Amino acid sequence: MNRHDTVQWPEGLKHTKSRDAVMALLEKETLPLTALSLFEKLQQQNASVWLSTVYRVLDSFVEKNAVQKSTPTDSTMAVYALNRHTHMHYAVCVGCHSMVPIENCPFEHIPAPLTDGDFHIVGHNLELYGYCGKCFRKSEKKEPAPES
Amino acid sequence: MNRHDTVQWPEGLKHTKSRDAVMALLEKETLPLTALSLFEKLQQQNASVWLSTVYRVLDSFVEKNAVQKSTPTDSTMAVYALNRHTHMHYAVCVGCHSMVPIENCPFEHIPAPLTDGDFHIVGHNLELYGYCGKCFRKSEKKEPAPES
DNA sequence: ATTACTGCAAAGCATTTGCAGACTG
DNA sequence: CAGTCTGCAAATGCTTTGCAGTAAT
Repeated sequence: MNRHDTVQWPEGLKHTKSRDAVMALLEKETLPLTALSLFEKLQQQNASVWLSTVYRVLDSFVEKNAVQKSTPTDSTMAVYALNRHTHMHYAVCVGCHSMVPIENCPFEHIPAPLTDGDFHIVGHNLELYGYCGKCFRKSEKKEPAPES
Repeated sequence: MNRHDTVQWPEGLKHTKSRDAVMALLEKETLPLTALSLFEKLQQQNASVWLSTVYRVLDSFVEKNAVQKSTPTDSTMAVYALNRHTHMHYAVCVGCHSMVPIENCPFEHIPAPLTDGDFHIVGHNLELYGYCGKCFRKSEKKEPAPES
């Protein structure tokens, strides 16, 4: 196992400077990142990787199911997170737009069914939304939180 | 209750031609629609509503939690569906991008917890993805489906 | 009458694409 | 060396915004 091998390098993808760098960043992060923030992190470490390349790299990972792409409800920017093959979800604060990892996911121990009717379910994306502690205390004074 | 009242017209929003028309379309549909497709449907029925207005109308509904906005993983276009306050989810086919309502949601009877740590959960967006029957049979011949 | 909403045009911005050169296996 | 990937530039297209006129309460 040479230095390039990661826990689960997507099969069939060549190692390149850009892909290795993006993968390394994703492995370090626990929260989903936008393509832009990945790009900025790369610049900070003086890796010359173009933004369009970041997108292409991420797309290739998504295609291999090594990365999960999702778009928070209140945003127009997609976020990407390493598919850790463990149950892990995030909640988005509708107040300050921060993302918070959810510890006790209510769905944790319920496996998705393999099929539903004629549809073969491969995976799921769950986005929880609500208020982080700070914003909740702020919003209590103005209006009641909407229902689910 | 006059003819304008719908089952749950978002409180505080005025009735207008555009809003009524968009709401009527959303009530008819069981699948989420893009702003563009709503716009096209409006044109077909000779309602002169601008695309930017459709966006504004949808945003106002989302803000009132009358409509749920989400962005399918494999798309860059947001889709909008009436928040029916019943448990209803959709699956996206990664093959042909079609959306299919899921009958037997594994999460159906599990209520989301009200809080998780210091985060106050208000609702959730679940996107299931996989293969519709047609695409599944097609993909079986090429490569094994990726794991969740 | 006052305030909120919409037509319309134009800008904004995340993402994609094309092509020639560079690099990986 | 063949095929894939990336630098770079430019386009694409979804979505937002500004403003003045219009409509709702």
